[in-house]
Amino acid sequence: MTTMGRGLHARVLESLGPAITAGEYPAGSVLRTDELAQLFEVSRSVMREAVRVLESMHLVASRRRVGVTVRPAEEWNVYDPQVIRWRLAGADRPRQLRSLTVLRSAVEPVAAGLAARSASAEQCAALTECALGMVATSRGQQLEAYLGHDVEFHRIVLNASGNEMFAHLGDLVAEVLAGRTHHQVMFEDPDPAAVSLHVKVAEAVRERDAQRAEELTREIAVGALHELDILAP
Amino acid sequence: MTTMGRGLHARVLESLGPAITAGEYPAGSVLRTDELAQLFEVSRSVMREAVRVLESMHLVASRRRVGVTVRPAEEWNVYDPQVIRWRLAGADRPRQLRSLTVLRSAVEPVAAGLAARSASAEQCAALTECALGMVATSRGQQLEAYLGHDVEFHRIVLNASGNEMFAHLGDLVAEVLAGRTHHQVMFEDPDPAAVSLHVKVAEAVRERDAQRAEELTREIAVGALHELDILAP
DNA sequence: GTGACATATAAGTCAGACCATTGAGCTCGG
DNA sequence: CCGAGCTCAATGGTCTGACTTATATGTCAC
Repeated sequence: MTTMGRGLHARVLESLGPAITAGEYPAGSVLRTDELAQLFEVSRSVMREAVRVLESMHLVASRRRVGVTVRPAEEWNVYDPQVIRWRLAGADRPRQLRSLTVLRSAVEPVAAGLAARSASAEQCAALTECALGMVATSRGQQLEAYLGHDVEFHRIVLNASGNEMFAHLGDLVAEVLAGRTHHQVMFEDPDPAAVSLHVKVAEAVRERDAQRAEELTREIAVGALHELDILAP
Repeated sequence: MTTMGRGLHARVLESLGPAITAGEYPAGSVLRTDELAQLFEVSRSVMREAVRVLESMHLVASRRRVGVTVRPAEEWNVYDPQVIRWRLAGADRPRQLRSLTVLRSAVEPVAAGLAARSASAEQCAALTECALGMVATSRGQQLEAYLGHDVEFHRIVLNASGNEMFAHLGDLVAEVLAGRTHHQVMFEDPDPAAVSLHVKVAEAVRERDAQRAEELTREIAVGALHELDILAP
């Protein structure tokens, strides 16, 4: 895990980042570098480095004679993996999961279509293997194993799309799926229909049927939206 | 334009960032903080802050006894606005524009569908106004004015979707559209069909026809993909 | 009230010292 | 000859204190 023993500034960030994204310091709040340094018991240099990172995430803005002001949430770099992790760990986790799921529902079908065109033989094989793994673990309280295959499945699709921007959403999807398994109501085994859809997507990609891969993935996405009570587009 | 007189560390970043994203320092290259500080004629503290920011973008990794090593491009935070700007300014701008356009083609139709459900009256009005502005400036070498309306149109759609992740892609879309107008072959007036589609999208959103708004926007996206010779999904 | 000026404040910058980690090379016993 | 373990040097990490710069705010003359 990210124990973050690596560097004082990282430890400060692991405290300050979540505090800000959680709204503990409301937008417009003014922090002073010196006070923060004392609060976290680190030198000014270390605190400055931490503030610089927060600034690069657009979480705060540093101005002379004023201090370090917290920026409104609309300006945050919400695609920064670290920011996403902090927000998922915070209070508005449900809200965040909804946003990310909607994003998934838009991106993954298109990614699957592209994957059907440009996936390598290895990727096709890996995809099929994952789908089979999902089938094998879809019954009998093997939620963790199932989750592993599920995450890997979607990661392969995104990578196989050949689009860099899509590929980078792999971690994001992993977080969403993990969140659903761990925090959502998922005491029972996964929906058999969803499992079946994954198998069919793997088939479609293997057979280079872009149209079908896209539509099947869209069905998976619709299912995910419904799980969160989001109206399907 | 971006004079970036705000802080020495920012000026260093404006040199180092583009250099790294342009591949001037290949993946695995080892830089040393002290050398960089001398090279840029700044103190070690300033250089450290710059390196911290690059590290938070996953452009480099800093390790003791080794130095600051450049990470492979696959690990960069490609959604960071600053990284996107640096890459768009660099040599692989065409490649970057393709990636971003594919992302647009996935996201914007879904965003339009959501906008049709949840756009406010003001947003509907602004959207219609933008569409009319596009019509008015679609003939007679008014490319810049047309671009302005186009950018605003798509920004409103993304904002009106009510999804935070979509809304944050506004700047990205603006960059893509600007890139198309300025760097692409676009000597002639915009495609009348595209203009018409925008007007229809505004109509569909105003009439709360999510299905139609999504499909029309998908047509716009297909057009954008064709302009870059990308196979439509 | 309005503009010019003074002042206080907090970030920005720098230089130098010392600490901590760790990769690489060396020693030595097997 | 080889590997385990040690030494050592190189590099980032941290701290301190002094100085600089920008600027919000208050003050005063008009």
